Amino acid sequence: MKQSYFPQEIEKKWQKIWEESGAFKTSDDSEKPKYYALSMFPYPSGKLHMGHVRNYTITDVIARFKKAQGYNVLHPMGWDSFGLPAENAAMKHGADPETWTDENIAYMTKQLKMLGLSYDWDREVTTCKPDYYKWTQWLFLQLYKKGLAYKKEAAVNWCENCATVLANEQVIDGKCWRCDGEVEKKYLSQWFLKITDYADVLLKDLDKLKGWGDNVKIMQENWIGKSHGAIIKFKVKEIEGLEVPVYTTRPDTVYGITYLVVAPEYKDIEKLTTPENKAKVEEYRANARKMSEIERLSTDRVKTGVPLGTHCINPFNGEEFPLWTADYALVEYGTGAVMAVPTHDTRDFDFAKKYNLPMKVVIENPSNPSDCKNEAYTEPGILVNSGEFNGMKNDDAKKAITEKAVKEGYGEFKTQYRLRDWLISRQRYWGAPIPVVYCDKCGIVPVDEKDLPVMLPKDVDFSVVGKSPITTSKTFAQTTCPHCGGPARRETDTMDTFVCSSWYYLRYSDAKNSEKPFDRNLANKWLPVDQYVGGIEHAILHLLYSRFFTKALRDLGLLDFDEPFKNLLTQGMVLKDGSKMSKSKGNTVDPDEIFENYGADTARLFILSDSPPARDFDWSDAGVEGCYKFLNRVWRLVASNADDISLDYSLDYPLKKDNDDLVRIVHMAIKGITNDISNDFQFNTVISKYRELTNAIYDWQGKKTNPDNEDKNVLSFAVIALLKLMSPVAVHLTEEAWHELGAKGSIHDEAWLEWDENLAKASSITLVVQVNGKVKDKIEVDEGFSQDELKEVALNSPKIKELTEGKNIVKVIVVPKKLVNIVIK
RNA sequence: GCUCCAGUGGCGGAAUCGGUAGACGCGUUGGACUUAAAAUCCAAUUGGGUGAAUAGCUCAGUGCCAGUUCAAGUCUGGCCUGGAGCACCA
Repeated sequence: MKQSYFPQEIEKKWQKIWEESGAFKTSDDSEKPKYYALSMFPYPSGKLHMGHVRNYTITDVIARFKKAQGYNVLHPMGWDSFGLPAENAAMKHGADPETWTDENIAYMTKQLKMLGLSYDWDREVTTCKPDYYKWTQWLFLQLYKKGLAYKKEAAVNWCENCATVLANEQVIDGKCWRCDGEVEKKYLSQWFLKITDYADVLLKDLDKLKGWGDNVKIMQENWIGKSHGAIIKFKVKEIEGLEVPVYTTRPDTVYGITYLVVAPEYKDIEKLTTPENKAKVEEYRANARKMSEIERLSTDRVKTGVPLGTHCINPFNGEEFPLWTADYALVEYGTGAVMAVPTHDTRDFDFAKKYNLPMKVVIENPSNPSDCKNEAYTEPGILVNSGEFNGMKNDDAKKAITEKAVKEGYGEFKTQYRLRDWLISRQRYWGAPIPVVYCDKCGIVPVDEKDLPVMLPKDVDFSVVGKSPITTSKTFAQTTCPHCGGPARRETDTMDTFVCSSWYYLRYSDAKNSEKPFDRNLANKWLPVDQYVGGIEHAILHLLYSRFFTKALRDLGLLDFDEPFKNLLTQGMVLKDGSKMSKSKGNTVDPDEIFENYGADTARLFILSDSPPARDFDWSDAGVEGCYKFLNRVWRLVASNADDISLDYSLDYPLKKDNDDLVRIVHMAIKGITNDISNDFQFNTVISKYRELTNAIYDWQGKKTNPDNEDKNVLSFAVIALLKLMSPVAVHLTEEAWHELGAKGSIHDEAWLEWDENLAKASSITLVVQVNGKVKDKIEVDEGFSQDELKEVALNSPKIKELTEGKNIVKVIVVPKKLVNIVIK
């Protein structure tokens, strides 16, 4: 065995052998229990970055660990390969997005293989290929038939830079999630998926997801944004038969209404405007339209509005109050109209102050029944100035007042969600075409399933600006109606890429099926994903959409389960010098360089070593160096002792004291490492335990000048255990060493080691003796000592005797096998 | 503003149940080997006090202030700082 470690040589050699022997193929038929380990698949942007390396290494180690524990593991990989960057690259370089994408996939595949990841490449899924997007389209049609996909004219988010619309989830701080460009509102007819039908179950089922972090669940909960309240309808005084309904979560404050606000886009706003106010209202509305999302949504902005001139009547007390329009009312939420109670709502308060609108206190602060001159009182209290409800607690009044409104016919209980339907139309080329046609006679007609896929056209001009390249095709749009056979027009919008990624995890279960998206039995067998690993940035987008898809497909009868991901690990970012690695900051580290200089095993070891997976990881060159040195140290340990190590060692008890100690250290390492992986995948402590074990073997060995047979057996036991424990991480080094020691099969087919509970502890224990809670002495004691014996040992220690001399011993607390605390006065 | 998370040496971090704070590593310092270097190995490394001492002893110490307890990094209450998400959602 070579005395030096040459990772580049070893790694290439084994990658080739594993590939040729099909070492990582997964069989659908196995007696073993299944385990599905999945990383979020990447967008093929060109090259792997360290975030990918971290993500895939984590999942790979999990997959290998579970395989060693006796599971039949599914660990696939694929490409989320539709999307705008390919199209932008095409515009820039004149290449076809497909060519650009294929090249990137080829390069990144090579890199993934260099990392030594245990993927079953036979199940590779690529969303931009017709054999995949055919089924994306098919699934769209199923949703359409069920009424879960529909087209409507709506105010949508438009990114001028990307020349396309965006889903609500893709607008971050009023800007485009991808290009950071400002987002404006446009009125367009677009395709939506009815995710709001599932709002309640998406919220409720978060409780089922015991294996998800609370942070992600809370983010989804907030995004869905369920609230309970009431709809109350107000008659308009000036216009017979016209009502303005409002949604409120504070029906207890209805007696305090002093005005009512509708959004500038409110549907009846023109009817509600008197001729005298028309000019001003028109001007205000035009301004609101022009304003960008960011300006409009800024909470620091002073609220503005104009009166419409008409009035509403409060059905509870007959009071009249004016109608205004103001852009702090949102047309998309609730009814688009708000009842204003300045005394008990901070926004209404600001507005009323500015425009000198009246205020009326209806909830009294029990601890300070002062007025509401300086700020709104929004805490619980007792109703006043509220007719028959005076004296009631406001929480009770919510229900009582709504009940009155229901009984008298001008109100109802209402649950409201913040979640809006998912806008999936994109005015771009590089996506799955939405499979519908428009016929003058028949209207919207879905494409026949037998005619799928609707293929992307090739005759397009990517240099066009301001419209989708797909519209430049001479052949694509023109078609015939599947219904009447007459001339018809194809939909030229493509689907949001998040539609493609909402079901890819199902396709892996049956990646080559050409008859359907997946076989129901195979999907039911492999899913849900046992461990999903990916970035927190998908907490809402991808993870919410995928949950919705799974539930919808379950309701379509395609699946028997309704949550796709049983356990979710959201890994932290990879930082360098305290900030996120990015090209613009120039602090990126190229994985290729690391592979070349240190090998993949070093990269894998290091990326897992310093931080727990969920936390951010700070990349340091010195840290890489340290891991490389450690692997060298392990290699030398094996190489320099190769002659003394035998694969068929046997341990004959009783062992010499120092040998017994080392055997115990190994058992403790097996136990500790197994528990650390099982318990939230704490790989950083796993790796520190590799080092401890290695150090212990070196220490032990340093004392052996003339090893006898027993020593050699113990050494074999320890070194082989170290290799097996390290095999999920240092996949190449351990395999090479394993074979150098004479093994025939792969170390990756070996079963995970078991530990003996009796041996996984030191032969004696150190008793800590405290006086008044402070450590004063440590005494080696026999493990079997009773509590009384421990107490006696502690009290008889010379040090303790000295300290307790002449003092009154109030109490002695004995923690078995650990500690004695003596309380003195 | 609301919601959530996190604060431990020079640094990354460790510490199942409340029970030896600082595992393991990085860095730093000193030493061994070497003509020299690299590599490797050994030792020290929370701060203060006392001390010739790298011996011993001693005090303080896990963001701050209280509390519960024989015992608090860990539990409770209140604050401070940093990060993330949502943000005029009525």
